[in-house]
Amino acid sequence: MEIGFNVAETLETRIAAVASEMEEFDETFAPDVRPADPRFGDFQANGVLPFAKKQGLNPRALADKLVGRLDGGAWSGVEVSVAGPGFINFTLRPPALLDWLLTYRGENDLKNGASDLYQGKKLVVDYSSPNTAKQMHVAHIRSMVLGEAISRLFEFSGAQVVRDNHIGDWGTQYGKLIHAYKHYLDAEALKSDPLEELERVYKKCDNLCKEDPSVLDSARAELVKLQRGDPENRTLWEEINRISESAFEAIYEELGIRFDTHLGESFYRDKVGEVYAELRRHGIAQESEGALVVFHPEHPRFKKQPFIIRKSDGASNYASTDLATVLYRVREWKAEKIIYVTDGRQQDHFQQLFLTVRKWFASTGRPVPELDHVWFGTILGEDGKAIKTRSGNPIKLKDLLAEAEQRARSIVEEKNPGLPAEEKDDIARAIGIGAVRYADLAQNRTSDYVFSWDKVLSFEGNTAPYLLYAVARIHSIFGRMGESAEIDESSATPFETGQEQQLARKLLTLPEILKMTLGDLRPHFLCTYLYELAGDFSGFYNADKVLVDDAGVKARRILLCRRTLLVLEEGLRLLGIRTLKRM
RNA sequence: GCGGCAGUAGCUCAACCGGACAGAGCAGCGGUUUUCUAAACCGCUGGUUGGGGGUUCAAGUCCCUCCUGCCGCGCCA
Repeated sequence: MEIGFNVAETLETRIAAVASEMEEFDETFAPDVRPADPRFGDFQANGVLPFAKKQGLNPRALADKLVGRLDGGAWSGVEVSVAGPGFINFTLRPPALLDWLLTYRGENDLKNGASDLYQGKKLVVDYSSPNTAKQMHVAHIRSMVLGEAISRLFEFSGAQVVRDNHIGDWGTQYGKLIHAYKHYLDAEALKSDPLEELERVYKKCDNLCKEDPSVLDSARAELVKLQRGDPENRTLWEEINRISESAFEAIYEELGIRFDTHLGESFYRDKVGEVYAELRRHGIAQESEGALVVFHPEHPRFKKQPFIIRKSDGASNYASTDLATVLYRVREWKAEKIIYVTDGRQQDHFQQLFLTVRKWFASTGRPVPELDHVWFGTILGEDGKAIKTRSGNPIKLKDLLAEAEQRARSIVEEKNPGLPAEEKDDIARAIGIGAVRYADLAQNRTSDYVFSWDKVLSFEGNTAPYLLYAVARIHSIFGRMGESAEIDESSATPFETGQEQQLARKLLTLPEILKMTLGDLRPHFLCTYLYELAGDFSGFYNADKVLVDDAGVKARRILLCRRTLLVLEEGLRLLGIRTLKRM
C-alpha cells in the first residue's frame, strides 16, 4: 500500500474501498480514522461501531470480517488489529515510518501535501480592524495573532488569501476628534507621541462635552462639516488617520503582520445606498421607529431583536458598512469564504449579518460565500477579571510587548550571559514576543484565559520558550557536526528504540492536525501538537545519542532531528513565531 | 426575562462530528549530568469532569432540570 501525505486519509480511503466490496456495508459507512492513543497504535478506525449498531450487527464480528479482507501484501507496512467492542487499530511498522519520512523531506513537500486541503479557494480574512485615534490595548492582540495564524495556515494549505484590515475610520468619534484637534492640541506632544496626544485631547473633549453643551454642539457641527466634504476637516480626518496608521504599523511590524488591503469603513460610505435599496426591494429590510432594520421571523430571538442597518437620522452604522463590505468582497475579489476574527461579544451582530447576507444574496442571485465568525474570549488578569493595570486602565499593547522583551532579556542574561549583547537583544525579542503570542494561540480561543508572566515565559509546559529551546537544541547538534551533517539519508536504518518510534509516529500525524486546525479554525490544536512533538523530541534526545559511530543509526537519528526541526520551525512560522538558532 | 459562552486535579489548561483506564504543565515528593544546550529528562502523589435525572454497547462530550460566573439583547464598533 502506498502511504500518502495524510496517513489517516489514506487508511480511510482504503478501508472504504474494501468495505464497498462487502455486502454487509453500504455507502453510509464512514471508517472514521483518527490518530490513536499510543497504547493502541498510530491510528484507529471507530466507524464500525456505530454502523454495526445501526444495522443490528455484532460490531466485533463485523470489524473482524473487515480486517480479514485487509490482509495481504498491500498492507504489509501496517499492522492491523481489532480490539474491544470493534475498534480497528493500525500501527505502522518502522520501515513504513521511515518511508514516509524519506518521502516528505522539506518545506515544499509539506506545503504540496497540505495544499490539497484548500487548493485555489479564494478567501478573505478580516482581522485586527482597530478604530482610529485609539491606542491598541491588550484586548486587540487576539484578533491580530489569531487572524495572522489563520491566514498563514490557509495560504500554506493552498488558498488564495486576502488579508483585509477593516479599520474603523468613519464614525461619530470624528466630531469630537476634530473639535479637540482644533482647540486643545499641544504641538510638542503631538510631535513626540502623536497617538498619545490624540487620545489625550479626545478624552478631554469627551469630558468637556458632558459639562458644556456648547462644546458638544461644536463637535456635532464638525462631524456634519466632515460628512459634507469640508476641505479643512477632510484634511484633519486624513491627518488623524495617518497618525493612527503609523502607530498601528509599528505594532504590526513588531508582530510580523502585513495586510494585503486596509479598506476601512470610510471606503464603503458611498456604497451603502445600494444595500438599503436592494434589501428594501426584496422585502428583507423594513422601516421601524425611523430606522431601517432587518428582522428574521424564523429566528427565535432575531424575530424581535432588530439588525439596524440605517440609523433614524439617516446615518450608516457598522451593520451598513459590513453589508456593503461583503458585497464588495464577493463582487471584486470573488471571495468564496470570509472569516471575521473578533471578540465574542459581537456574536449577535455577525449572526444577524450572516442571516441577512444569505437572504440578500439568494434573492439577488449572487453566489453566497461561506461566512465564519472566529470569535474569542477575554484575556484575564491573575485575579480572574479582565486584565488591567494597577490603576484600573487598559494595558497598552506596546507596553505589554516592551515588558515581554524586557523580561525575556533578563532571563537570557541569566541563562546565557556569554552571548554578544546584540544577539541577546534579538533573542529577547523573539522569546518575549513569541511567548505572548503563543500564550494566546495555545488556548482554546472560545475560552477566556488567565494571563500570567510566569506562565507565558516559563520554559516548562506548553510555552513558546519550551518550543524555541527544542529548536535551538536541534540546531546545536547540526552546528556541532559542521560539514559532516551532509549525511546520506538513504543509509538510515529503521527505527528501533521506543523514543525513535514515538517521535517518528508523531511526525506522521502533522497532516491530520493541520486539517483539524483549519476545519475548526482553532490554532490551539496545532500548538498542542507542536508541544507534544517537542516533548517527544526531548525524550528522544535524552535517551538516544544522535552522534554515534554506527552510520545507519546515526543517519536515522539525524533524519529524525531534521524532520523534527522542519515541522517545529514550519509550525511555529505558521503561527507567526520566529525561531532561533541558539538561545 | 431571552440568548451565547463557560464550570474538568490545590492552580493554569487539554481531551478532534459520543469511543478504550479523563491527559499535560505548575505546585508537592523522589531520581538523572566525565555524553549532542540540565532553559532538559524520568518516576510518584493528586479526579464522583458544578449538582441531579435521562438516552446509549459506550457520556466530560447528547437531552431535561437546577446552581454559579462572564458576556450580549434598538440606533457604539
